[in-house]
Parts: sequence; C-alpha cells; structure tokens
Amino acid sequence: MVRIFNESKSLSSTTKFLVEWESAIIDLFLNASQSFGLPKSLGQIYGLLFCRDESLSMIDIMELLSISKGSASQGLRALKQLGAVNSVFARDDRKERFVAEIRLRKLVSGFLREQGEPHLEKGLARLENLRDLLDDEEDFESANRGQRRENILSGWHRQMSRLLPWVKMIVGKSDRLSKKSSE
Amino acid sequence: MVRIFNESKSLSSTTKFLVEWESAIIDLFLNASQSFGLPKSLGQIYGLLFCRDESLSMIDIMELLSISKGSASQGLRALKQLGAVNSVFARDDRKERFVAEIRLRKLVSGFLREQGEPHLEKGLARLENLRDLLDDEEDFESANRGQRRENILSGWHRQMSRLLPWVKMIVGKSDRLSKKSSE
DNA sequence: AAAGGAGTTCAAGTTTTTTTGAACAACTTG
DNA sequence: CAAGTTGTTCAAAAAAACTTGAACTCCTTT
Repeated sequence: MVRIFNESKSLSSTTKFLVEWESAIIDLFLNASQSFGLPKSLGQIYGLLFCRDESLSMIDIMELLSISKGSASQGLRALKQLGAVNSVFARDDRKERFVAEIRLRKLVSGFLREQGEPHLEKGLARLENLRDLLDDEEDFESANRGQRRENILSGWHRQMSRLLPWVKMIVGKSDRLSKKSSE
Repeated sequence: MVRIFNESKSLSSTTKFLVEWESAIIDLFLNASQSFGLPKSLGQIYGLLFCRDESLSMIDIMELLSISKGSASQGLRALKQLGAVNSVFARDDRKERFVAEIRLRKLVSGFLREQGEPHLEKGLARLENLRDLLDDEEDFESANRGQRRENILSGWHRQMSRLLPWVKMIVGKSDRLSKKSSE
C-alpha cells in the first residue's frame, strides 16, 4: 500500500532523467564550483536541485547524476553547511528531501561565512604568531624589516575584514530588487 | 672581474638564507595562495619577495625556497600575469630580477582581472548556449521551467558583474588611506 | 663559432584532492 | 526482533593538480 503510494508520487512529480538544458546547467555549476575551489560534486548536486521545482531525495540525486552514495551524502552535507540547499521533510515519508537556495544574497553570505571568515581568523592568529617571532629577533636590521612587513599585513587584514560586509550588502541589495522576476 | 663584482654585490645585498619570521611569512602566503585556489609555489615565491627589500633573481628564489627551475619559472610568470610581482632589469646584469607588488589595490584588481572576469565571460557564453538549447525544447512544461532558470542565472550574472568594480573601488580607497604607513 | 648563462617547456613523477563502495549505525515496519 | 530503508563514515582507488628536471632556445662572451 505504502509502496504503491510512493511509486505513484515519484512518477508524477520527478522526471527520472535529465533533459538537455538541465545537463547544460549542471555542467555550468560543476565548472563554477571548481572555480570557487569547491569539489565538482557540490556543483553537480546544486545544479540539479537548481533545475527542479520539486524537492529531491538523496537517492534521486544519486540516480540522476550517477554518483555514489558517499559523494551524495558528503556533498549534501557541505551544501547545507554553506546554506546552498535546504532540507524539506515530507510527512508520510522517512526520506529527507532537498531544494536549492536560489537567493544570491544567501549563497554569497553562506560562502563568505564558511570560506572567507575562517581564513580571516586564521590570518589573525598567524599575525600574532609573527609578532612573537619578531619580538625574539636579535638582528636590528632584520627586526626592523620584519616590523615593516607586519604593518603591511595588518593593514591588509583590516581592509579585507572591512570588505566582506560590503560585498554582502551590495549583493543583497541587488538581489532584493530583482526578486520580482524570480519569485 | 665581472664575476668578482657580481659576487660582492650578492653578498652585500642578499641574505642567502631565511630567518625565522621570513619562513613564517612565506608559510602564511603559501596557505593564503591555496585558499585563493592558486598553486602553493606562487604563494611561496610571492612571500619571499614580499619579505625582501632588494630584488631577487630567479636563481636566488630557487635556492632560498629549494624549488626547481621549472616551478620558479612558471610561478614567476603567473605572478607577473597577476600583477603580483614586477620585473626589474639591472644594467651590468643579464638576469631579470623581481620585486613584490605590495599595494593591495593592485593585487586585488589583478586577481579579479585574471580570475574573476574570465569566469564572468565564460558564464555569458554558457548562458547564450543555454538559450539556444531552450529554443529547441519541445516540451512546454520543461521549456517554461528552463526559461525561469535562465532568468535567474542572467540576474546573477548581472549582479556579479556589478560587484567587481565595487570591490576594486572599496579596496582601492582603503589602500590609498593606509599608504602613508607602508610607503 | 664554441662555451656558458638565463629562462622556457613539457613529459613523467609526486602529491593532494575527490570519489567510491562496503561496512556500519539508526530507525521503521511487519 | 528480523528484515528493510535511510543515511554516515572512512580506507582504498581514481582523478586532478602540482613539481621536477632534462632537453631546448636564445643570448652573450671569448
């Protein structure tokens, strides 16, 4: 009984193959993903969800993209972490289902939060470490040169820290304006 | 005669080993390089040049970093391409010598020019290709869904294109303000 | 024009990253 | 609670990226 229900639902709502333009979009995201330094599979999975109106289960994704369970599981976890996909839980169904986040503002801020901010923090720790090393430097010339470099790096760090909020703001603003056409 | 001159010059101006804080900075750039999706050796080379006041030849770089001729050559080419290092030609010397570009504005705009803009152009080409595929789509439902996706992607493309000039501007502005401390 | 230095190229080797799939854990159902 | 489903983990395999070094080009010097 339940089985019949599930099958009929799948047939009615989820096309079990990719049409040509969907493959093109998936390939587009695959490339984009790599240029952002993320694994290909993240791009593929996101691209697939981006194409579909209905939510997909992990198994749908594995089958449509011909990727392994492991890739699908890890890819979806990373995408959730980035805020690029959201889970949907349908009652009557034990499976978790996924949809793509299509608000650019959310995508960008998730990316900056997960990829940008950690690097800035790590950079701060490294600068502190550098200051410690400079305190121990005996040679005056060298210590002086190191100090000048430390100043430059501190300045860069400050400027990059200031940049991130602006990026979020600029993308966010345009996003809200263009929302009418996509939602 | 010439040999003696060159040797004495090298000894007086270029320390033939790395001090501790220099290694720390080189390591910092090595990591930064990777998080920007660039090869490690680019970061190492840039980091070394960043530390030194005097220009270095390719051979100096190979020796100080213990990297191969090939890496040094390719790394320096990529860094020049990015605008992150500049060549200096000393007369009396056939070797090309290099110095690091330390103006953040230049570094950021070079990076965006070489990494950001090409991706935006490629994206535009892909969008055109996508439109062609959609024109050929027979199924009405599918074509309609594809059209909605194409609209979203076009919007994103527009917004990202607008973002780049802002980033250059924001970093450029702060850079000019903090210039007094580094130059 | 031979010898030598500076720099480039690229096929082969090395390292790093990504993907796979089998084993496992957690839950439901009959 | 045995059997079935969903999803995670991680060691090993595969793929991708990076580095090396020998061969080569182009200059300059003797």
